[in-house]
Amino acid sequence: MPDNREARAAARTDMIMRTTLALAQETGYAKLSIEAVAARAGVGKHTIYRRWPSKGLLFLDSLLSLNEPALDYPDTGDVMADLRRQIYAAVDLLTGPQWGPLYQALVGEAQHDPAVAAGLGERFIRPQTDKTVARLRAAQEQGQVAPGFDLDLAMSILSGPLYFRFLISQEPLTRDYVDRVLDALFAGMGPRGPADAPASA
Amino acid sequence: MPDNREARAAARTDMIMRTTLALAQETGYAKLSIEAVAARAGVGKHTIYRRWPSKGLLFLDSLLSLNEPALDYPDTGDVMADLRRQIYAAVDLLTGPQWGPLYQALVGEAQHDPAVAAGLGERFIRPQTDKTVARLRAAQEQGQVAPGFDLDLAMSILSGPLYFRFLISQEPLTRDYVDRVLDALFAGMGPRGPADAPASA
Amino acid sequence: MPDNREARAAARTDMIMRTTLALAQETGYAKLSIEAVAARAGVGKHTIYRRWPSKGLLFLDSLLSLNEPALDYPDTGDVMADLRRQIYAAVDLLTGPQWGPLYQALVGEAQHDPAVAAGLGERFIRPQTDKTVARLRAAQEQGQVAPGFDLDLAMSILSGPLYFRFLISQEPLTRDYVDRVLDALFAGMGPRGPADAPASA
Amino acid sequence: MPDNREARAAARTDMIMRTTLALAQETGYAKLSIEAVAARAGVGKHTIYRRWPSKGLLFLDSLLSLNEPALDYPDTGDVMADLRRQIYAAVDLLTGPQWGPLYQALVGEAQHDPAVAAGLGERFIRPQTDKTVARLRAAQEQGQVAPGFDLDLAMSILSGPLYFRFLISQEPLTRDYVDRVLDALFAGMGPRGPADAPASA
DNA sequence: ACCTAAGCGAGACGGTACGTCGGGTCTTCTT
DNA sequence: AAGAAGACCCGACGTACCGTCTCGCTTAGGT
Repeated sequence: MPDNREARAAARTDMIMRTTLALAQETGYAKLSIEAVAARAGVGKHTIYRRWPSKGLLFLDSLLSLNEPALDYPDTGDVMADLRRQIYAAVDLLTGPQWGPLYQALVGEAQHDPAVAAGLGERFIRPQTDKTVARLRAAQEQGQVAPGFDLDLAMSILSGPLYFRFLISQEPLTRDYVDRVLDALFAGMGPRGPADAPASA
Repeated sequence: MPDNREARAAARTDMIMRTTLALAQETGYAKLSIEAVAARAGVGKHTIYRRWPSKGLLFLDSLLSLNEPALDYPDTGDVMADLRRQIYAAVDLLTGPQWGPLYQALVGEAQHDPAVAAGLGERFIRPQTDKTVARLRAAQEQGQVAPGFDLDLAMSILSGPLYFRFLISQEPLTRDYVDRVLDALFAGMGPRGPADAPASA
Repeated sequence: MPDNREARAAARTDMIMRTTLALAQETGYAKLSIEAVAARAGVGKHTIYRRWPSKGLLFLDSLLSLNEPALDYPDTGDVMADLRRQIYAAVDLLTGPQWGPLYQALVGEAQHDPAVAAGLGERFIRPQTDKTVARLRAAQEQGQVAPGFDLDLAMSILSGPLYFRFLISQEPLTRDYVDRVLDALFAGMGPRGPADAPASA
Repeated sequence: MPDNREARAAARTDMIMRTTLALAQETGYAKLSIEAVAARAGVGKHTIYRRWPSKGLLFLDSLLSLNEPALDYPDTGDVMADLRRQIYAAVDLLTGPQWGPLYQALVGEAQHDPAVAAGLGERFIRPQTDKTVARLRAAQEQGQVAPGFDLDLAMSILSGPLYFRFLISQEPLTRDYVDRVLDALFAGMGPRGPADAPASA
């Protein structure tokens, strides 16, 4: 069996990532140290450094290795419903005690470390936005979205407020909030907007 | 002169904060150390620890001590114009090489340290949002915003996409982008939106 | 009352010295700090530094301020008896839990700090040796000590072994040991010595 | 070569001890700091703390690593001569500018730190006294020392006065002084002592 | 069936910074 | 005028991790 060795290496890699997550959950990302991961995982420090160049990237990998949600988009024909369902899922994730704080820490680390920012963008943000944009495009082709509307912009307007709550104002992310963002985005804030403009909270 | 002492203390405090910013600009926040600040400022470490409990809060204070922008809202009667002008100013700030990276680091640190998050919220985010909401309220009373529209939500939808670009997608913040967000927010994305919906980039 | 002030100063001085001894007894001389003395005594650090230039000298003063023993020599006509009684007293002192460890620390400090060594010599060691030599001289004049015997040397030979036990070999100081030193000193170790040479322990 | 590592470790240990002695000689033991030793030796502080738990024990090891004297006892058949020769050597050592002050500091430190006291006793004092007692025992068996004379006591009476001069009265240690102590010890101070009692200085 | 090469645990190592302690000096206000 | 209070610069403490580096052990393929 030629890949016996590789299998062991993969098992070790996995063990390290799981330990990283466990420690991050216990003590918080800020106090996480490679030293501690190595000790807890029963692994030499070198073995970690051989795989990851920095704590940030180790953490990125560890967190993404869960690839929890497989936030895949349904296409039922109703954009609003599909988006809502999709964003609900995302919000549930960020709200949960497992992912939430860790993902917040990851985004925080990305602000300090360009490598983390790049990895996060390519491996998590970009795929998500791509999928969303694709779903929007389908909707646009079906006339559910104004023709010519910049879909990247739409994406930003959908995600931005959520991240704003998550990272900046630290208010709780609720499904109700999602609904209101969606409604507002489709209806617009202007005075000529339809009568079903979202009501004040 | 009784406040000779206090004057000296204030001068030292100031010196420390200025040194902090200088070092942060030179080496980046991540590599900033209290040790280095003390050495450069010609000050004992204790003198820093007496004033700030952590590097994060020292940095927060230092950055806010610039109170650079005094991002004050004009009220010319035209909401769109006023908001646009205001957000241009904010974007110029975040885009500039002085504030930009430091503010990014500060927001990053806030993700790791609740104390920084709280300080940042109370002393910077909250005042800004309050002013924006106030301006929106005036507009609403003048009929420029749909009656009953949740203004906090409006605020989120305005700021969110900017922060999303700034922190997450790391794309450049441009005035054009601001225009498009504003337009979209007022017009809505739905198919019944007015003909002047923003065109794709 | 002109010396009201001086009385207060003296009281403060006393308070400081008593606090010094108390702290030294609680934590040991090594961990004693002027900071702690000032705090406990309710006194400014300056007030201590105004009186003593160093921790060692403060401690020296504090310890000698007890001038516990007033180790005064009796003269009953019997040198051996007088010396024995006198040395018993000294041994009791060094053995006691009050003085013993503190005096040991003081002698230790004298090895590091010449000022302490000088003060200790002039104010404690010298007076003691002078008194002992005086008593020996009287004995010599009465024919109880060999004529021409160097009395300073005799003094050294009496004290030396005690200090050796106290400082170097750290064996317990007992009255029995004193007796044996005295006997040996008077009788000599040589083979022509009298039959009552001290027996092995 | 398997002990490459151990050899390097030993070399480092040696380097640290030599640096310690050099610094102690330059600045005195009191001002010696582990920080300075590490810096001068080009070594991390941890590397020192890994080897020694305290400055005192580092210094003890460093000083004993010289094991300068190899104060070995000759046995020419003449006790007095052998002792004299031996003690001369010890006195020369303590008098010398190399060992003298450092050894004094070591004994001083032993008064503050029981661990140093224990180490000093076991590794330096005890071996010396053992050798002296052994030599005295041989003399006693040959009739040069009064039968039954407590040899440990004899040892104390020989060493005590020297240490007394060295540590307490701080008078110079001379060979003449050694001679007088030896004579006195053998002859005794009593009035029946032989005519050759040591004359006053 | 040996042998070489790689991966690994363990952990020593030179560094940097941490947050704390105390030394000795200074200034201000209080008594 | 002396003192309580305590800020201040400084130097050192002992600790924690960093990222690099041997070292000896295991485990396979390759010969």
